[in-house]
Amino acid sequence: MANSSATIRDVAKLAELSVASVSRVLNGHGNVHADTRKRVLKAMDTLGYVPNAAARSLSTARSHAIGIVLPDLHGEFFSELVRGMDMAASDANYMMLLSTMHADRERAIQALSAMRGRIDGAIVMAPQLSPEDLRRALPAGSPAVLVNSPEEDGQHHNLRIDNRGGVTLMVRHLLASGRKRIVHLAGVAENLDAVERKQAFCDTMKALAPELPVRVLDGDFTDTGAELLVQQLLASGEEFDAIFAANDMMALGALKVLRTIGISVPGQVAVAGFDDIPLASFLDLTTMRIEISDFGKRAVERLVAELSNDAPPATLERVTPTLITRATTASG
Amino acid sequence: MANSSATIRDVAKLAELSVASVSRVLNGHGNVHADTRKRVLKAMDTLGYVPNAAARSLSTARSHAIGIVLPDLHGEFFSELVRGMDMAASDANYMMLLSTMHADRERAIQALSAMRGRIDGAIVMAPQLSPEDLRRALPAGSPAVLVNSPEEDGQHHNLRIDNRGGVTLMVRHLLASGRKRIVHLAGVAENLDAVERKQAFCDTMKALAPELPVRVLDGDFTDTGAELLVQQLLASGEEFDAIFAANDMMALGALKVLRTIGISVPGQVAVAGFDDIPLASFLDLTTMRIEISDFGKRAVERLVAELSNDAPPATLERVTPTLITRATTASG
DNA sequence: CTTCTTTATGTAACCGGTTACATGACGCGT
DNA sequence: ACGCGTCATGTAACCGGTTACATAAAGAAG
Repeated sequence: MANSSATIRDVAKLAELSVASVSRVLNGHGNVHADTRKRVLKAMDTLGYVPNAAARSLSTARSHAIGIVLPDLHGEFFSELVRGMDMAASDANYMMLLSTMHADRERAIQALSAMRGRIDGAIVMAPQLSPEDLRRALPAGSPAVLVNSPEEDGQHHNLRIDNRGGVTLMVRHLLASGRKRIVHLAGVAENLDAVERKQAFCDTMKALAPELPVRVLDGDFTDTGAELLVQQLLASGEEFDAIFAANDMMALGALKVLRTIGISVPGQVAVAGFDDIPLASFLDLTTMRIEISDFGKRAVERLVAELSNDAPPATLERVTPTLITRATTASG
Repeated sequence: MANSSATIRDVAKLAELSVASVSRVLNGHGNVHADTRKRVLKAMDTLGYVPNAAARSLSTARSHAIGIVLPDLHGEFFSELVRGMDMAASDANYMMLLSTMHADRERAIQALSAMRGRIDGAIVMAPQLSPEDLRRALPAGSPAVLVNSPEEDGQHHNLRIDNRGGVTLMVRHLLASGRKRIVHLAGVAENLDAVERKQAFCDTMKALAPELPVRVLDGDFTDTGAELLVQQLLASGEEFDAIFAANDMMALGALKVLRTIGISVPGQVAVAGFDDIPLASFLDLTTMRIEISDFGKRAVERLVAELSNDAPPATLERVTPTLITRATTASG
């Protein structure tokens, strides 16, 4: 029966060899006689030996694990992101250490510290951290890929969404389909993407339709938050014929309220989101598609490349989303 | 500047103390003079010292991490599950090592092995593994909580969904609202929950309405798969007035087809699912609600209790879902 | 039959923590 | 003054791997 904790010395003893030989077999090093290899393998098998990862990473200073720090896990955006990361990680034979930083900037730093010694590199998504905090959280030399995070001084590769490009496409689409009074539901103010999208919305409106009003409501990226905002908007009696939310969840919240109240979508009001979470296609929501799982996959692949020392120079890499037009913005 | 890799001996040297004292301060042990503590803390700070987790877990045989092995990461079910786990883990100060086993039973075992030495215990969701495989994957003594997995011989705690209870509630609801010809869309045949639900459906129908036909179509838990099934069903011309899918994704697929074709829901056909993923409420789908994130949370809490040695006896724990009636099954 | 390689194996130090035990200083009771 | 308990600190072994280096055996070359 498999002993629950056989060590390499146990294997060596049983095979009547030294630990070095066992280790060599274990790691497929050269210069091991075929007989020796066989004896080692048999011993490992009868003992049910599994090498201890902690010991191994202590002596090699490599853990074959990467840390993932995310702001939250709510919703399909993160589920897709993690799925993509998992695919890439498992292809490259890395484990994933997952952690969230519950909106608390101190805990983000703490989470990263707790990973010291267990990971070879990290993927950090910290849209609400300042570059300052970020530098503090990431030991200068440690390999890391930043996802949707503030730019530091080029220490780490940065993977971002081309928010400006995406917003421009969407605004153009809404205007083209005849909408005049577009309300933007912005995301949480601390979030980098939210800020960029909001700014891009204002700029694009000014540029493409200077005569129209630029209307922005500050939301929080949640459907329930958006529901409240739209209810207030309706109560205020203000006119509008389109809602462009900074993410799909808010768009769906808006959609829910409009439909409940009995306002026709897209008849009276068009609704558009951002992200293209799987839910969006079910509800026929027009949105900007980011291939989220690819995004996660890309981040891991980049990190692994860095760990294998064939890393391209650390740059800012932007992924441009594509416009997916669906029923919620069909021409009124 | 923070040295990227100061060790405990560096700290000891700088503070002019022994490593033992530093370690004592680090772990908050008693019998440390206030001055000593202060000196140690100052040294740690100036060096930017962070203890190496691998070294620590090697000597304490504790890693303060738990392994999570899931069959897949697709969709909101898993995102919610992981979110719940993360909450509990972070509350208990544990890290999460996440891994999937890509439908390959060998890789499940392999994944678990790779975690040896890096985790204190595991949470395994393996609906498609045999008890045999499971025993092989989990070293006899290692603490683990099984989620929706086949029962072994009581070695590990098992957290399951009360599928029979849930199905019974739903069938009763459908019959009570006047449905006569209910079609069950079953999940993948290898999946334990799918099997239980299917079996429970047949049994319940026989028990509650022996005069009615028992109709089952074998699906695969995906929306697209369900779409095909429903299209075939419609093409066959067979009569039916209700679809009860083994999970929400399939129910949504069915819903999509019915609506596209122009069949009124719930007028002509009622549709019900299972799981209550967030999407379900958006589409007003009647379903059985499992508090998924609580489910994940519960699993971690149970494992942590086990690791803290105040574990109740390993039993089979069933969580009963509740019936959420929505528009898709309103009385025709 | 030496001597020089080549190949296979063993020895022991090391990675960076923890901790049992030893040591030394100090205060207290008698 | 002496012995003893208490408290703070230091020493060194240990956790389970890896690996540089030493060593031994076997084969090649002269």
